[in-house]
Order: sequence, then C-alpha cells, then structure tokens
Amino acid sequence: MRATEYLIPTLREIPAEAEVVSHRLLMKAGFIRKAASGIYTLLPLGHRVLLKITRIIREEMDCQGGQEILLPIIQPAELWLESGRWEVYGPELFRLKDRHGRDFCLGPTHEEIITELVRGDVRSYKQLPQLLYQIQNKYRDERRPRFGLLRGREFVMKDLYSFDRDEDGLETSYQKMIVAYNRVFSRCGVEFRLVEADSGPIGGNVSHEFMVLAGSGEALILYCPNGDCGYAANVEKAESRVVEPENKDESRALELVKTPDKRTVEDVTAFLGVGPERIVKTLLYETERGLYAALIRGDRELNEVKLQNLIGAVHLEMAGPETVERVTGAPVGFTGPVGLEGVDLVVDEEVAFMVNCITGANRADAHYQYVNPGRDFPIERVADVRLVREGDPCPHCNRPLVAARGIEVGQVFKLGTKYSEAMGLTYLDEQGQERLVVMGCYGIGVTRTMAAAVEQNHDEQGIIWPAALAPFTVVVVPVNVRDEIQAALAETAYATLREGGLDVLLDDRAERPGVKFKDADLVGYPLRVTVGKTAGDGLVELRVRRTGETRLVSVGELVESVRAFL
RNA sequence: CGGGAUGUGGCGCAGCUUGGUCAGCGCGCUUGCCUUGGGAGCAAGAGGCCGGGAGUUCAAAUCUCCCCAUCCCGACCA
Repeated sequence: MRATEYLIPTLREIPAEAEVVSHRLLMKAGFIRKAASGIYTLLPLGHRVLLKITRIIREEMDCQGGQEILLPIIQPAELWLESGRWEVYGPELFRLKDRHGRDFCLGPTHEEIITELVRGDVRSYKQLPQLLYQIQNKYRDERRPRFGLLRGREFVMKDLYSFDRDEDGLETSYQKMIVAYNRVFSRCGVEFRLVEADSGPIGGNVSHEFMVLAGSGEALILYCPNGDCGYAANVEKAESRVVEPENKDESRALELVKTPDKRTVEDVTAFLGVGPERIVKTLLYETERGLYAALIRGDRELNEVKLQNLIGAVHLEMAGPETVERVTGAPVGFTGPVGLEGVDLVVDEEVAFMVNCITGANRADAHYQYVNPGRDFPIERVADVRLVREGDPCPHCNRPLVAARGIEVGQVFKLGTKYSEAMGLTYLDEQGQERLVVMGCYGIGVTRTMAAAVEQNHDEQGIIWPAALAPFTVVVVPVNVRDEIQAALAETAYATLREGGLDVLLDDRAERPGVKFKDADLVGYPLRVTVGKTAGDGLVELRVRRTGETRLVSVGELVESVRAFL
C-alpha cells in the first residue's frame, strides 16, 4: 500500500479521554476511533491487525480439528430463558424487542445458540466429538466500560465449543485447546501465563485463563516462583496452604469484654492490644438461598467468589445494617458466631485452627475473647473462603506465592453437562441409550489481545508491534520524494518487498522526513527502510523499530534481510 | 449502582466567577512560496446550532432548572 492512498490518521495530540497506554496509542496512531462508550471503529490499520490475529487463531483452531461457523448475534429470548441465563446475566445483557414486541438479546457469548444448533443436528455418538467455533462481535453492557479495547461493550471474540460423548472426550478436547491457545499467544508475540480460574457465570467446574502480563491488567494473579511447581491462579480462584499453629495455647474460658464503639478490626485490635490475626470477622451475606455468616481471620479478606461457589448462590450481597441488627441483635461491628442463630455458618479453614480468639458478642459495645471454634460455635462447614495474597504459601509446594497483574485474553471452561442438561442436548450411544453431551467452551478476546499486545510492546515514541501482528511488517520511507533518485529507489524497494511476499507500506507522502519518521515509530512497523543519502549507491538503511539498530543494505538483499529479522 | 469532573471548529484548550466588539488560541486542514535524515518557515484561507431543551433578561458560551453524553474514582470486611 501507499500512504497517499491509505487512511492512517495519526494525531499529534491525544484525545483527553484516553487513559491507558494501549488506548492512547491506538487512537494516536490511527488504529481505532470511538463511536460510543466502549464501542470502537477499527480503521484500516486496526483492521489489518485484527486480521493478523484472527488468521493465527483460525490456523490453530483448524489444526485441532475446529470447524468455523457463523452464529446469529441477535438471539431469541426463549433460548436464554431455557438455560436460565435470561435472569442470571442481569443488566449486562443487551436486550431488545422486535416490532412485534418479542424479546431478543445481543449475544454476549453463544452457548445457548450453539447448543440449540447441535441438539437439532447431532443425534448419534458417531457424530461426536464436534469442535465448532466462531469469530464474531459479542456484546456485554458492562457496568463500566473502560481502557479502550481492553474492556468494551462490543468486542471481537473467538469462541470454540466442544461436544463430546463423555468426560474423557472433554478432557481430550480441553487439552487440545490448551495446546492451541499456547500456540496462538506465542505466535502473537505476547508474554503470557496460564492460570487456574473461576468459571463465573459461564458455568462448569474446571477453567483456566490465559493472562498477558501487564501492569495495567485488571486481573490479579498469584503464582509460585518455583518453576518445577508451576502453580498459578487468578486471585478469584487462588488457594494457599493452611498453616496450623505449632504450639497452641491452652484454651481458656469464654469471657465477655466491653468494647465501647470498637467496630472494626482495627479499632478492636488497638483497644485490646492484640494482633488482627487473633480476631475472627463474621461477615453476614444475603443470598437467594438464605442468610450466611462467613468467618474469616481478622487480618484476612473474604473471597466472595469462593463463598458464592460454595453456597451455590446466584446473588450474593453483604447484608445491610438493618438485617445485621435484626439477625444479631446488635449494630454492625459486633457480629460474632457465638450463639448466632438463623444463619448458616461458613468457617474458613484458618479460623478452624484458631484458639482463644476474639469475636463480636452480638450485643452492642461488646466482644468475646477466648472464643474457641468447635466449643463455642459449630464448625460443621469448614471451607476455603479467604482471599489469597502475595507471600501466602503455595498450596502445592509451600513456597511464598508471588502476585502479578494480567490481562485476561483467553479462558477455557469445562462446561460439563450444564447446558446440555438445561436444554436437552443428548445423543444415543452404542447401546441405544440416550446420554447427555459433555461440553466445553474456549474463548479468546481478539480485540483485547490487540490492546494487550500494545500494553506490552511500546515505548515513548509509540507502538512496537510483534512482527506477527504488525499491520505492515516494513515501511519504506523516501527521505525526499522530490529527489528522483530516492523516489525511484524507494519504488524499487517497495516493489521488491511486495514481490517477496511481505506486507509493506510505502510512505510516499511529500512530508518532511521528521514527520514520516515520527509516524513510523508511532504506528510501530517492526522495520523501516529509509531511502536517503545513500540512494545513489543503491543502498538503503534498514532500521529495527524495537532496538533502533540500523544497517545499510542493497535493495537486492533487502527481502533476505527483512526475512532474517522475522 | 454511588461519588466526582467535563462537554466551546478534526484534536488539545482559554473565555464562564464580574451577562453586552469573545466566539478566541495552539495543533491539524486547504492554497502558494520555500524547505527535505527526526513532528521546519513565510503568506493567504476554510471550518464552530459554544452537548440538547426550557427559563431569567433589553441582551446568555457566561445565570437557573431539566435532560443527554463522556471520563475518572468507588462498590460496602462487621
């Protein structure tokens, strides 16, 4: 392509709304424009990057036996009512009505519609397994779209769905996808990590996420620094080993202590002169399945995702002050498990080991001390409901876990029979027995991957595209297009590179060289061919964007030199 | 959903407190001259329902009310 015939609207100033690096640079370098909050247009450069990514994805999906299909984006409400997600998805689901008043939604993900498809056309074990995928726009009315392409309301996603006869088949499909994803992200040139994940509203019980490591990432991950161990998990899922105290104190008799207006862990520890690890926090939660009290050590935070999964609740919310008073008979700040009735107690593993701890007394301005689990309150339901933090011992090898931020670019789920059961997706096995199809789903955020690549690959001057994703691999810049020798040699270089099968842009604009160099650095072409002073000798300068390294080469050896870099 | 802020040519902003030659600046854009190895210079231009609506007033970008949009922070740890 020629720059004079191509839309590359770079900006000198950045729109004020852009905050994160990828958003700023993609706007400034002319890859994207905003249409509405969380909704973007991809300009020619952005679209080329998208095509590069989707091509890699297609190759790897097809390599594993994936078959590409196109699914409707507008989906009838009935399917979502059938799976139960019309309610569960809540306000994040874009809903609309047709002229007859019938309900539809814009697909945020496609389990329903594909389950519907397969149940209509797959009847026999002979037709399984199937791996079907689509690369399409998806819609989620995020409560807060932000960070440009990283969290939009409309985005491009690849989703593959696997349909197997049994769990073994699912395991095979799952492993195939993990292999494929590792290849996809490696080829995209991003630094990533595979972590254990919570499956969230999609459902299922086993899930992993692919995280691009970046400080701007919204996800917090914890991983074991021991390479042989390799444990890594999203904080929502992360576990840590419970350390049982070695020499426990003798348990003492329960004692009420006055704690006037001491409501928080901080207040109570300061007042009683003890550490927060001596306190047990009692957190009251309301769910559609009733009230729950979660007990967690005073220096810990509760992991609501774990609690929600444990209870099996769809809605989980901390109880308001009125509920707390009604249930405990005391204002907020004095809740404790001793004598607490009408709620189910969930005791964190760490709490179960505690001796002589401090809890609220369920009366105003009072706490109990020397509370002992099992003796003073029941420990029937002991579970891991705490939020793991950096430094906690690895659940596998006991070393202190390390924390890092990541951008979730892919997630794989073993759905099991959640959707096939809800929607009646069955097949007949060899014995003529009707059985449920076992499903998995595997997503890649394509537009998000584009942004994540920029988050990880940029400098003060602009983007530095990994070669596999770059909109053009190389840009040819004649320093002075009015110089006939330079212009002619630039044309030759351009033609040579194109014939060599490379993606090349000729910056034939009559701009001063500084402008073209700045733009080239901003857009982030991995290589630049400068045609200038040495044009008379048939030599051009090849410059590597990432390192700034340059060398003179003849046009004849240009293709070879560029190839060598890739 | 709660809180905060902002909306003035394509982009970045000033003007608003103290209504009245305030519709202005920088960048970008167009044309011409000139220049050509890191966002040059000179000259002449084009371009704005001041987010929308309703009020107050002789007079509103400026004051009042409502609405819309956008961005940021937060979302309860007993």
